[in-house]
Amino acid sequence: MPELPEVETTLRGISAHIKQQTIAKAIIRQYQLRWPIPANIQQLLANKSIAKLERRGKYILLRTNSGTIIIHLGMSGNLRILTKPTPPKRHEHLDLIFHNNKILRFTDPRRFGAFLWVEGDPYEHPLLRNLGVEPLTKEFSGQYLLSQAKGRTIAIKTLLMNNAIVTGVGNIYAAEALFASCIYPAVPAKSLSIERLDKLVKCIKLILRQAIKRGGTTLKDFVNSEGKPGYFSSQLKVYGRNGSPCMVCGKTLERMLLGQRSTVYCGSCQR
DNA sequence: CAGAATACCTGCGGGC
DNA sequence: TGCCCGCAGGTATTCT
Repeated sequence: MPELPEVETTLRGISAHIKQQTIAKAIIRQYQLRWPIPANIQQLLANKSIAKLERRGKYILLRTNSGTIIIHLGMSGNLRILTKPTPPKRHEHLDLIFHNNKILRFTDPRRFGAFLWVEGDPYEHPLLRNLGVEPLTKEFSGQYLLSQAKGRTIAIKTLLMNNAIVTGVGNIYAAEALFASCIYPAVPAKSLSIERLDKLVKCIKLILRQAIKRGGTTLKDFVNSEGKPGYFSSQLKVYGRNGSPCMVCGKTLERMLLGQRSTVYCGSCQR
């Protein structure tokens, strides 16, 4: 999916168009996403005003004064702003039409995404309650990772992709950060020293920030709020490059499966 | 409890 | 051209 940089790009893109704006109408063409969109969502959302937009991990929160829309882009989702009515194409499941005539359109071919409504504190929602730290905060440190890795034999890459530990790091950025920090992706989490975890954390933060700067990574589906792709793809050093030469040492990059996820790495640079 | 496997859904590229 | 297989940015749920 959209990982953290793509979600952040989306949030920044839609924010100016719908902040403080009031929903005139919600049109739902497909209710069956990861979880069903609430059947009465039209009534729930009519005349609600978006007070604040937030990101938590890979979730986007649209806060109104009486409840919050929780959006997840799943594996293939995107949110775009349309400035005039446009006939929906296949997989364009939902429109929020605002009084300023802007339209927020949710598209998601694989339907792994979510569009939910919650009253009360959204951070207490079951999907958000147990999320780990935000990777771009100082809470996310080598020391923190060390404490989470203690006693765990799980591969470091799988640990990084566990959203209960740190949110927003998915398959692309986990692979890239492990390459940048010269860590073998399958190494048991508990075996890494604080020095190596410090390095890993620095690399994760750097890569996520660079990816946000470039508007995220587009492999296939991801487009920003204007329908344009992200430009971080050209910076990828291992993801999707199995069989190609390592950009550092020239050795052929290899692939393995970790937690059922494809993982590309350099057997020479990453130990 | 940790860790592994499974499930959800559609689309695409490769092999035959 | 068409069918079948494997694979794809996520993650909750079920199993061992």
